[in-house]
Amino acid sequence: MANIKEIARIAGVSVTTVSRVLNNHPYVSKEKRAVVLKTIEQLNYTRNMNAVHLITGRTGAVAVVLPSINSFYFSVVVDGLAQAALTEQYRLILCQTNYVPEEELKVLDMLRNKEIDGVVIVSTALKPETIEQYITYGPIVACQNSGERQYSTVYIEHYAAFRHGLDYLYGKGHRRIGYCEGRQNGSSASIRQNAFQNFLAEKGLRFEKEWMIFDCVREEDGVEVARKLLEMQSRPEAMIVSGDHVAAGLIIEARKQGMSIPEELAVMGFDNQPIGRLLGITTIDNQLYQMGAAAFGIIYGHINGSSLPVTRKLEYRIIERSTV
Amino acid sequence: MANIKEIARIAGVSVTTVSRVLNNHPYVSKEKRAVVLKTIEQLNYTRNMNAVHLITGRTGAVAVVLPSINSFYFSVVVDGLAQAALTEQYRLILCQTNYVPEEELKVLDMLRNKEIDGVVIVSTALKPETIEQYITYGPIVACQNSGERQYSTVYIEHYAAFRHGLDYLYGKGHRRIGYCEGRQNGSSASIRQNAFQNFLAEKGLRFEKEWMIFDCVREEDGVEVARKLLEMQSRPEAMIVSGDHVAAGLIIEARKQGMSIPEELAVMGFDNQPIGRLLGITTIDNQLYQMGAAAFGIIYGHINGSSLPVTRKLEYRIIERSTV
DNA sequence: TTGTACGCGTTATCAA
DNA sequence: TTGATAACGCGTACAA
Repeated sequence: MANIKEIARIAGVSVTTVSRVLNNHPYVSKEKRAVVLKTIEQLNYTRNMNAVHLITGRTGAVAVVLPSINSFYFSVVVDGLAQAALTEQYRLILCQTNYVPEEELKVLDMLRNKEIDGVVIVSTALKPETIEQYITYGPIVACQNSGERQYSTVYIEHYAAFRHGLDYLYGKGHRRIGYCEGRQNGSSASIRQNAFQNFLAEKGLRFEKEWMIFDCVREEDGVEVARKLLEMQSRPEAMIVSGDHVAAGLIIEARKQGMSIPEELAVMGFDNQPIGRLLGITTIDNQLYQMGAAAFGIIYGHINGSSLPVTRKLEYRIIERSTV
Repeated sequence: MANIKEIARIAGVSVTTVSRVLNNHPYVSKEKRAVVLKTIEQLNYTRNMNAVHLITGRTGAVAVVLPSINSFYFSVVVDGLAQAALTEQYRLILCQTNYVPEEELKVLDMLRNKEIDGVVIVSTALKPETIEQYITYGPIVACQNSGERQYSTVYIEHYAAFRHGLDYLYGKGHRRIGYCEGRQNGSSASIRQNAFQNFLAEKGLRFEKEWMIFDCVREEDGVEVARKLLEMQSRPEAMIVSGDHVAAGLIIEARKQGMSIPEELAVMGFDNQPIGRLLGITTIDNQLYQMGAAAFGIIYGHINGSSLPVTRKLEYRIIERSTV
């Protein structure tokens, strides 16, 4: 493959001039620019970007850390990231880590290696302190609220959103309320548990351990929840379910078993998924696409000089449909 | 940041020795290796990978071209790609192009630029001839069957799979069969239309244009199909629907309108999606995860020397549930 | 087993 | 407006 030196030689100019043409610098005469462009065309030349990356210290790429792309939640966030990256001509390196800390650290090491200009952590098994150690190597944005940190965050207010849902159910007259959580050791799980218990305390409602169900990740887990509920001596009359897809499993199985929804059991989902639209599930929209887009915007800002950590809270809103 | 030269100086060895240690080459004495490693540790040194990429001519990255990650189909394929890439320590650059040809060409240009070692095209708006022009710059794998090409392909036999579904419905006694297609100008649309018409001809069935419905992409499009069917004078008794999520829309709306499934209308989906499991939709599993994994395997093979184009057909199978 | 010196392809610097 | 040359940081042929 031809290189810049050869172009310069054949065009009869210096490599500097060729470089200037390539980078649209001023101070190149029309004539020389034309000759250089013609030569580039003739030799079918393109830059070796690795050399550019080496000398400039930039790569035009950002890494995204997430456990698995194959879920509604993450694919929407990445969609937002990808669209924003596309408009800024940036590359997105997808790092599916399955929550393996070693793999996540490898991604952060890419920052040290200069392979990427920044890292967006959508979800992680790493502790904030660990992440914080890497900010000297480049910008990091996390999609989780982890208190006051040296790196930027863009996040959903899980506490407030969940509490909002609980209050909504309460406002509808429900007093026997339970909920389904995703991964029990997920970062937002304890926040929601907190919100739940504070809610019960404030309203003077009794805490039923049985009505708090963990590790509901897939549709089938929702089905399982429906069966559990049916077997309970004392049943909740309303459930908040993390993820409309899990809520869908719950609703479909509950109805199959003859339960009427929302009369016998009100169900409120999360995420505003297509399946929720289809089944008319009342849900809390938490702006996942915007989260991705915002995360990219912030990291892009950092790459281009703004150094102060940003903390961005996202809006949420209840979408009223027919399961509450 | 420290570089290899400084490590060499401080450790009292040559840069070659440091490089050998970094790359786990033999012919380094235990003592020197120890000193080098200690120095690396002390100075908190890591390689600048851009320099490595420049000198080796390799980047350890592969680009993935697809229109949008936010769909079941693509996120499963990418999941397969990502898992395979992870085990081989390869990076995946996600190029969401929205089917914009210019963006797709930019990705192929990354191959010329030496930014990546290969390209996996999951879905594209480009013509095979256009893609073929880029094979001189590096390995390309496409997830579409485009006849005899100079690049590798891994694909689902759309014709056979669709025909299999039609025959299955025929075997169940259905004679009035229609189908829903995704994007009408998608690459597989014409293949399926072909299969459909050949099927009708062979079985001596009449072709009803109304029973062939295009551009069914989202759940809501399935809902729309249900309404259309109900308004028809002459209605099909069985439908094959591209994508279980669209089938779900169709089924839910049809039942809402009082139609009984499968008695009045048999529905067969595609893709074996979670929503299909949930609703008990009979479907054709087309091994999307395996497609991604296989695509990575092939491109990885090409990167490591195997130059002959590979053509891999994927299996498919009907999963019998309760909507046929 | 070790080290010297060159090359990878580009941009930055500085002088003209 | 142009160009010579240094610099980016690393791997590796070749010599020792």
